[in-house]
Amino acid sequence: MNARRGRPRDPDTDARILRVAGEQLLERGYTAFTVDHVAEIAGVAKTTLYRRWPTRDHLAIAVIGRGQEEIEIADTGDLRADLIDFMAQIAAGLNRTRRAGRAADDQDDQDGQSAGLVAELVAAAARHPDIGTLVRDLFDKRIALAVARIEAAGRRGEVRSDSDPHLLVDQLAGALYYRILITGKPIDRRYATHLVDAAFAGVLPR
Amino acid sequence: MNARRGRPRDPDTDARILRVAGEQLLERGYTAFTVDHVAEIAGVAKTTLYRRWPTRDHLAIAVIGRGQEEIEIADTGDLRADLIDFMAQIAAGLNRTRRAGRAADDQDDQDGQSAGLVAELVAAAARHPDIGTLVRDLFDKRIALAVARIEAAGRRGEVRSDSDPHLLVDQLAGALYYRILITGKPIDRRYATHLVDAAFAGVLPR
Amino acid sequence: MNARRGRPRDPDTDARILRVAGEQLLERGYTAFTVDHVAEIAGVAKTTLYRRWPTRDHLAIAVIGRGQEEIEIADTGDLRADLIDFMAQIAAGLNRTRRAGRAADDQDDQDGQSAGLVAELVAAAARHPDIGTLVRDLFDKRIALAVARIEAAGRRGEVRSDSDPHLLVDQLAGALYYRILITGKPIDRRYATHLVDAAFAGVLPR
Amino acid sequence: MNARRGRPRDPDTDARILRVAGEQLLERGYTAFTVDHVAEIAGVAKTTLYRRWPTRDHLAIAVIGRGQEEIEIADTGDLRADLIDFMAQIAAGLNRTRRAGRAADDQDDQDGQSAGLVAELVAAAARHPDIGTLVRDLFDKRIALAVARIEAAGRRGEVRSDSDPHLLVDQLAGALYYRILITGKPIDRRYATHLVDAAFAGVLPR
DNA sequence: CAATAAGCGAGACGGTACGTCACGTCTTGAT
DNA sequence: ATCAAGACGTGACGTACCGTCTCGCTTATTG
Repeated sequence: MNARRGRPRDPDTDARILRVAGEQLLERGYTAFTVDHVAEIAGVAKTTLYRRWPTRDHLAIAVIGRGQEEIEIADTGDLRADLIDFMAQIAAGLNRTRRAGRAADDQDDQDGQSAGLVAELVAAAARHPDIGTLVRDLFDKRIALAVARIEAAGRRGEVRSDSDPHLLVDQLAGALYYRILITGKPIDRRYATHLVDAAFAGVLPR
Repeated sequence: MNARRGRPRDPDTDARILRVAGEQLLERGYTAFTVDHVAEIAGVAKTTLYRRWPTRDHLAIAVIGRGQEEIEIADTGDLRADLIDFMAQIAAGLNRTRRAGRAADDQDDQDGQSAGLVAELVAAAARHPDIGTLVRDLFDKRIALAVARIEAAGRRGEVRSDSDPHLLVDQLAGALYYRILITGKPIDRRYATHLVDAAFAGVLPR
Repeated sequence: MNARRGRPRDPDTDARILRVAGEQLLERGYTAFTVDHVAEIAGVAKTTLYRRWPTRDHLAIAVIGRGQEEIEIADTGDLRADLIDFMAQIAAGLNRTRRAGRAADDQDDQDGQSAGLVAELVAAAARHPDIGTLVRDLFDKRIALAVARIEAAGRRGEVRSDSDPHLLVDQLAGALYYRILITGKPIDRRYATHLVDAAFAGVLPR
Repeated sequence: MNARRGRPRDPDTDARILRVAGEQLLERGYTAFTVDHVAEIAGVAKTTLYRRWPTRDHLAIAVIGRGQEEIEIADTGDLRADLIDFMAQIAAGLNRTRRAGRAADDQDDQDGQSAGLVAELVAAAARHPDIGTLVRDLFDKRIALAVARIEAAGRRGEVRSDSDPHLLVDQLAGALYYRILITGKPIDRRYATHLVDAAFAGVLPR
């Protein structure tokens, strides 16, 4: 009696929608990212789309969520290097969204441009409680990874025992988001390095 | 020759609109923040409003921009204390917007809620280049304040000479914004204190 | 293959909109004839309305066009009588619109009042080429009717063979429109009779 | 005590406004004929304009009224010729307005184009009672001219004694207005000639 | 000659409607 | 039950033009 009845969903459809949505989102930005438009390009009815995601925001999050899961943190034994690498990965992800919705000409000049797409997604998270939880879970996982790595280093005596790993992550990741969202300053591996070094001065054992 | 010509703008009108807009923005949130509605409550024609701010986004930014200018940083000679105070001020401002558009019941439960309003404003800044510049200028000023304070402390030997004040501010302010925008964790004076202390471990002279 | 797809338009909706629009047009006149208002009274979204008629003008024309199609010309064998009847029908239609948008008090005093509604519709036709063609087609059909009737009479020897039916219609219908649009003088069956008789007789002494 | 006080109106201003208004009206048509626009081009404040004409419609009528007064009817002893000339004058005036607001390309193809400007003015007359009277007076004068000419001819036995001069004018002028307003067919001297001849002859077999 | 009154340019203002856009829901027929 | 197509309700957006108003300044007439 638990058998699925009726026509089954086309498994390709999900993928096609997500692909098109991703393109639109990154190429045109959030404002031009329209349900009607996505549906049309994907060759899909709006109903089909809404059957899967209850809201434009949900679709957008689904798209972005996909591309963000693959971040990892290594344990090479060198915490500093591993953190820099971690930061660089995040920065790369953010920089990818930075281009969203901007004409090809502006692309080079990243300075002084905040990443609207990230902000829109955060706003979306605030609009829908379920998206909020979802996004936060995603970030919690990512943070937990880094925290675990730092704690491991702590046990090995690489960092001071009284330092708070969570605080450290806030400082590091925070600086990246602050730059990309608020000040619009560029973030790259060089910046990540400076950042980690500066923070390390505080966490290294004396 | 520089004579003002034509009927001057009613200065009350500006104030009234901004006041009403501010109320709406904080009480109802960004989605319910409607130009028509603001105009009606303010007893003003929509055109009058659009004559001053070309867009809903512009108006919103103008409203928020006003309330953010008054942040200052003292120089009591105790950099740590001054920075904590500075951070606490920013946190207070952010917390105020955190409540925006939420029912009275939810107000207590701040944990796990990102500040949608801030995100919307950042998004707005990204949508309109002119707003972007405006907002960034505002933040540059604020950052310059803190940086100047830190540099002064540096000249007095309070902090290590090789530390980068900008980086420090990124770390501190970044953490606040990261929490309020991304992780939704609470920010208060206690957190600000921890933050400054943790960062200080890195900047204090050995 | 020629299958109708998508949700079909609600046929009631068209009718309801046209009915309401007609009422508004005749009761309030063209200036007070508002798309928003019509939509509201008809219990229909403005978009629904604009999906059918791209413009207020188009809607107005559609309304009026409807009520004008039913004019006919009989062939009783008596051309004079048939033409008078035809003219009277047109006059009646015009007189109906003459009342449009006027307070109940003024209704009696038709003398010295031109029919603003007709003028507005003609103006609308001039504003939009497509409406122009539409209206002209409508009139061409009506004129063709009368011309055919006259030609039939000509073949029977009722009228001179060298007379131009089109010219005759211009003279007859023209006089009606001239009165209602320009001079504001009343038009009724009596006037129609005089008109036809005068046209029939000519002015030259025999 | 009846002396005018205060600064006298600049007599040039009236002329300049009317000139500019005329240009706009004929070149751009009624829709593009905007008070703000006229004022700006004429280098005049809107108040100055509204001090002279209470309404856009009034200004438009003032402009057109000017160019229409000069029509006359001669008495060469040949009624037919005089009437044709009269009609041709009216037709010329109407044809001038026909071009109003149309791109240069369309100008040649007059067939199938109704004169929106005339319709707009008639509509304006219907909107404002005072304009209505004004316009009707203007037309009454013109009609009286023709009627008087016809009656003179009647006294000389040129036309039948039982013919109604007013009816004749309705027929003649009416046909012109009918063509230009409703059917959009061209009107020229040739048509005027046919018209007069037909009206003279009547349609009945002799 | 000063007071008074009106003209004038500039532009703010209230008002009202316009036409557009996107969202998310619903209805139909076909698969 | 899914899907494509597309109508529909809703609600806000930003724009346009109207006619009125309020400034500060200029130009006449009058006491």
